[in-house]
Amino acid sequence: MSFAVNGRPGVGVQTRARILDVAKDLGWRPSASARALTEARTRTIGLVLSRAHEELEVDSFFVRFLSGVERMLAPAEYALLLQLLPAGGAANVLEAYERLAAAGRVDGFLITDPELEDPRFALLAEIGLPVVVAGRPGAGSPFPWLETEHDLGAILAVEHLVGLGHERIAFLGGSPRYEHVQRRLVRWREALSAAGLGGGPVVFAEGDLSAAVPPVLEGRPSAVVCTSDTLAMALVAVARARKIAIPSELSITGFDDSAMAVLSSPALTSVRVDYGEFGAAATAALLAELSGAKPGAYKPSAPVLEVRASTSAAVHR
Amino acid sequence: MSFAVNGRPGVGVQTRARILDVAKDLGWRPSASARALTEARTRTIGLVLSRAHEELEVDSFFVRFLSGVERMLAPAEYALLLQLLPAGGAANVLEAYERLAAAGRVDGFLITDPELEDPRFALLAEIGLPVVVAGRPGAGSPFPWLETEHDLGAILAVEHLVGLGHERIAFLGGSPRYEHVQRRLVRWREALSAAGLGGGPVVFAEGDLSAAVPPVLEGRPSAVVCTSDTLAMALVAVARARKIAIPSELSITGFDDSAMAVLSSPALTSVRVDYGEFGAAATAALLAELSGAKPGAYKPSAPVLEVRASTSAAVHR
DNA sequence: TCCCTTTCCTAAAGCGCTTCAGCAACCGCC
DNA sequence: GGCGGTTGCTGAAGCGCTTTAGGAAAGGGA
Repeated sequence: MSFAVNGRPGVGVQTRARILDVAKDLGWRPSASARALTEARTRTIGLVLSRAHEELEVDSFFVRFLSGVERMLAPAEYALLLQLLPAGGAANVLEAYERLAAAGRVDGFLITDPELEDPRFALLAEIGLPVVVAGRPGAGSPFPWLETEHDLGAILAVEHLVGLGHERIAFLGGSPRYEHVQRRLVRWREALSAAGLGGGPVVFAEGDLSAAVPPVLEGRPSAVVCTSDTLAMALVAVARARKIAIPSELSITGFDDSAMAVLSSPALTSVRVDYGEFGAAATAALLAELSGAKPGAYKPSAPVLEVRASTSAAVHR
Repeated sequence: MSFAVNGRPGVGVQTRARILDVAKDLGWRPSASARALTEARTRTIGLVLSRAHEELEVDSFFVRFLSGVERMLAPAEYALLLQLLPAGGAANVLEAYERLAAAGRVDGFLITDPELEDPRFALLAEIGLPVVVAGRPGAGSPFPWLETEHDLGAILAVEHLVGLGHERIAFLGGSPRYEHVQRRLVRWREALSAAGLGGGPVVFAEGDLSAAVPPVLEGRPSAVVCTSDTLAMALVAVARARKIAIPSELSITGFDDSAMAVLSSPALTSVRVDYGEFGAAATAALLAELSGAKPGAYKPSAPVLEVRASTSAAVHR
């Protein structure tokens, strides 16, 4: 019977058809629980997210990545077990992975936001379930990983600004602990050198943005590359308070091209990265891992700079 | 054995202790699959969301609700099966519920965004799994439901504006198909009457906001109550393009107090509704349903108006 | 002392599926 | 026609738990 349903060989063609017919007539559907028990796999993957909810809320990455994950999961008849945890509780996070794995609720994990010295790696290595890391893990990760080319977006932003005649281009990043912030910084620097420009002011802002953002204006840049739309909006607010006109006196680029970028006034020039595709690719890699197949290569599509009203030609003073 | 683990009577106190000890020593953890099979329940609840991802992205409801759900689920040892579907495919949505239920992957569903004439109700009633509706369902829902008092937020907004001396207060709502938009409209009207004011212009904006929002300015209101921060920001952009100063010439209130509200410049006065609490309550109700217990009453906390820079005293001309 | 009750624990069945062993039927070969 | 080899199907075991039935031990009353 299960041979017929699962399309295995050794069953006559018409016998199979007959069985499937009867099954359909009876409205029979295999029980996921029973299958999980015998097959020793649940067709479920786990995603444990531990971020402050305010952060998730403004983060276009989260929803877009998730939607990519789901897009990939659905046709494979896999389901997603999502666990959302308050930020900061590293112990809770580890326990969450541990519990899901010990109870055999998931077949594998998708990991996002890898950190340097991430304690999850050791735990998950011990657990032994397949894992795919979405993002570039620090040393000591035994798991396959993939990453977008988001950092190239920083180059796009700089080139765009250079093309507009800007010469003092600052960098406003989120927490320097984030690997992606560091990478964008590197690219920003590269692009400036390539244009024959020296590096402008570099500022990292976290926590209370109204206090952390203003320093970036110290060096009197004519343009600022921000690593998120959130930062860009905070900078717009600061500039406005100081009667600095945007974009005529100060050009600003955001990052992620979140919904806010369009809504903001002026609308933000921002880097769009296809995180949906990223989520789908990470999921595909995990599914491949689970089925023992070779994962197809992930060829991230290039980031795109959406040019809007927050950038314009530099006014040389 | 399972008697000991599940704390049932008929087991000696020390026998139980011994068993639990040994279990711990062996690192034994019950298999969720096996339990699911015998207990005929998975300790998993399903949440199927079908919204455009751009919409989810700006929607603070989504993440906050979800975090409330998780907060409730974790201590109960329940897990969340999340299915995110592209908007519009009503058939896909129904199929998703059907599949999760038929495979017995979930014990019950949480429904959000109920619509009038929602086809999910008929399907889920037939399926027979416990369901709790988060939001006020149209007629024909046989399921328990709960709702926040978000609509009182519209009253807060109007009262705030009236207190500032505004007399021509417009209403800018999202799609009129949304029940919550309609309710806020009713409250807006109530509050205006209570203040002895006639209703100002009412405009619903969906789709391309840059085209749909401007009409609200036709009636030359001195203040506009918006049903989302997204709309409020779109209105800010429109006003700015027309050189209408905010808040001196036009006061604007948002709704949801999303992360954008603070980031926007000017920062938006906005209604904060505790959607986390809402998600937790809905989940508690579903868990109660699942365990056959009486659900505790949900006493929604009152919405709060966060007053920021987008509203100020009316200038009478 | 014996029997009956209560208390505790052990053994076995069964949840709904997958899988493996085994058997019947059939083919073509010498 | 008899034989190994193949193909197609059936039956039973077992996944790891829960639950029920039933048995052993201990306690209490006559």
